[in-house]
Amino acid sequence: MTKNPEFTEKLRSSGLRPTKQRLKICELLFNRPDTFHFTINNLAKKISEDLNEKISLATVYNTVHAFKNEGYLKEISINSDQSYFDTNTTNHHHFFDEDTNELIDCDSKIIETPNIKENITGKKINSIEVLIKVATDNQNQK
Amino acid sequence: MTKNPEFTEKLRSSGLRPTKQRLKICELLFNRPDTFHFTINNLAKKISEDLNEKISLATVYNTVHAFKNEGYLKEISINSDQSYFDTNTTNHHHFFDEDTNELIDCDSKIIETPNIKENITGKKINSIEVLIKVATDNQNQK
DNA sequence: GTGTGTGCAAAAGGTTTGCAAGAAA
DNA sequence: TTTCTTGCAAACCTTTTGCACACAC
Repeated sequence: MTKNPEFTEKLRSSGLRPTKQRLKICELLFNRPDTFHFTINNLAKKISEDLNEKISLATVYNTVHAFKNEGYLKEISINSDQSYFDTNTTNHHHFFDEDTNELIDCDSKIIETPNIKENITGKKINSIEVLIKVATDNQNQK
Repeated sequence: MTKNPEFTEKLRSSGLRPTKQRLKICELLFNRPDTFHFTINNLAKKISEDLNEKISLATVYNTVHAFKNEGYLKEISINSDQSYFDTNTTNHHHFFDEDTNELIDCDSKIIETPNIKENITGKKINSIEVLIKVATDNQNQK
């Protein structure tokens, strides 16, 4: 594993100490060309597989939430038992494959963020998310 | 509480025995002019408050899931620890008030279901949901 | 009577917390 | 040495399950 000084800086600038565990999680999450969608369990598994090493679940939760609070990760609303996170923090939408429980980024060419013609009085819009649930096309799908 | 024969029929036609508990939950959920949004806990609380009576949590879960499977309720995707249900089963979208954890129906005049220009190959779209998260307008909201 | 539904308590799964030991500053 | 972080286990909360008893038919 390459020691990436960029991540040390990134953490430091957020007031987070660049610990071994956080740096490893950074490598896994951000040192990749593509977007990464994951649940905490996915990530924990990936840590032990790819890194052949174990980081305590509590630390993984800690780190993911810290990253989310810093805006490095986006949490995705899925009707499920688990939280999903996305390394793509730009404004975009998702497909959710109900067969595989997989999240798939939706290109902005495929769907435009809908226009909200009227908001609730006194409130500010924090996010607009579109979730398209898909499944195999067997006639009797829910 | 009025004994509503409509609900007896509704249950029977779905192959569900019209038990006392199911009828009471029907009254609470469907015997009202407006849409009702709730979590299982909301509902359980409402049962003990409004009906001054207790239905076992397991039965509430059972019944709500049975109603959902019959298409009498819609489950809403919110990034949260709890499942939300909606007695409005038509195609519509929601505001979610992050201050109060409250779901609010979104009139179709306010937002149109976005157009999906391209779907995932081999998959069928089961639902398209737009969720607008709002909160009090204090500058530093998340 | 037969089969389904209910209620309780226990179990399960994801997430959070408390605290002692360890690492960073 | 002071403060933050980690790791473990226990706690927590929502949801599910197993099973005996009760109810609908």
